Amino acid sequence: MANCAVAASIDVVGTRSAILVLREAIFGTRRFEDFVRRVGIGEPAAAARLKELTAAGLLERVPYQEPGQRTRHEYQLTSKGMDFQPVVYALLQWGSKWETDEAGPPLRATHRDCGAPVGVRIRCDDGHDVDPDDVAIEAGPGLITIP
Amino acid sequence: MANCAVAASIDVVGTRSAILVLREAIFGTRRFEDFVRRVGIGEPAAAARLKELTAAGLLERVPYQEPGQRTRHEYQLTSKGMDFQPVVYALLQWGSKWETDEAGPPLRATHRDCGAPVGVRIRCDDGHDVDPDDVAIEAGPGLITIP
DNA sequence: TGCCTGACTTCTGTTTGTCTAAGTCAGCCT
DNA sequence: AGGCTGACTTAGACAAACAGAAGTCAGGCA
Repeated sequence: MANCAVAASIDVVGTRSAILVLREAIFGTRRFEDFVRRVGIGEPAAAARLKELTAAGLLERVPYQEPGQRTRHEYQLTSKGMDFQPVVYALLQWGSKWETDEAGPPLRATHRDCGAPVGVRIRCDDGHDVDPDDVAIEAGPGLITIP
Repeated sequence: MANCAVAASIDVVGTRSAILVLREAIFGTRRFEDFVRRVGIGEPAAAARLKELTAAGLLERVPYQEPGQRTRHEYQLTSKGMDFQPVVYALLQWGSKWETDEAGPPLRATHRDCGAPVGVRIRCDDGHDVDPDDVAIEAGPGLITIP
């Protein structure tokens, strides 16, 4: 098996509902029933996904209390979870371009300062914008050789 | 169901093996048995995924012939498939940061011109680099209202 | 003509993901 | 003390994803 960081990522967010839950968390959802309703999955699936993502360190279950209410728990993104944002915006960008129906995208992510839609760009560590054709794939230190 | 371009994307590449097959295609794999071997899945799964991705327009099945060999078919990325590269590089970036074991990443994507590792950055259409915290989510024209 | 090989397809069985429906449980409020 | 509500958990059924092994098929070649 030609393993790779991509596969490692998929082990964490490998199901449709996991990515959707994470998307909602990034979009600001915090409470259990909101995840259920907005992701459009059943309660058992939501509970399982939230538990897994919490165990994997992308979400954190923190207590909170609204005045006059009993204490509850909400799910907050950790920095590990926040680092997943480029993946979600990349999916959003691709889906908006290729899979949107006539009505246009239901949700839009925009830059708070200027209002322009956000997406992602491929960029190297030296700061150059990189064209997809100019990416070279090479063996890294942890390569498991492919026979 | 709070649908969204993210969900539309996931409908196309919703399974673990679909993303892995697409990753391999982006990394340069073309032939059936190479997909099977490098993705590390069984032949039936590979065949199903290649067929689905071809039907969805991310891959194209084109005939080719090596000298002295009979005609075969290989799978080439279409422009729709190439546009998926940011998603794969975003997963690669996240996995390299958070899920890599002691050996380091097995594969590295680098900028051909300067050799630096590539990743993705969130960027708005006006060209600003956008901090994840500065992204605003708003309703777009196609929003299905959430009760 | 028949062999050979890469590219699938078919079959069978297991695991995983998901649903609906029906509990359970904690703790503030009356 | 008992009700209510949001947050789960449990149970049972079903569909999809996937593996492994074996079979099919096309077409260049000897």
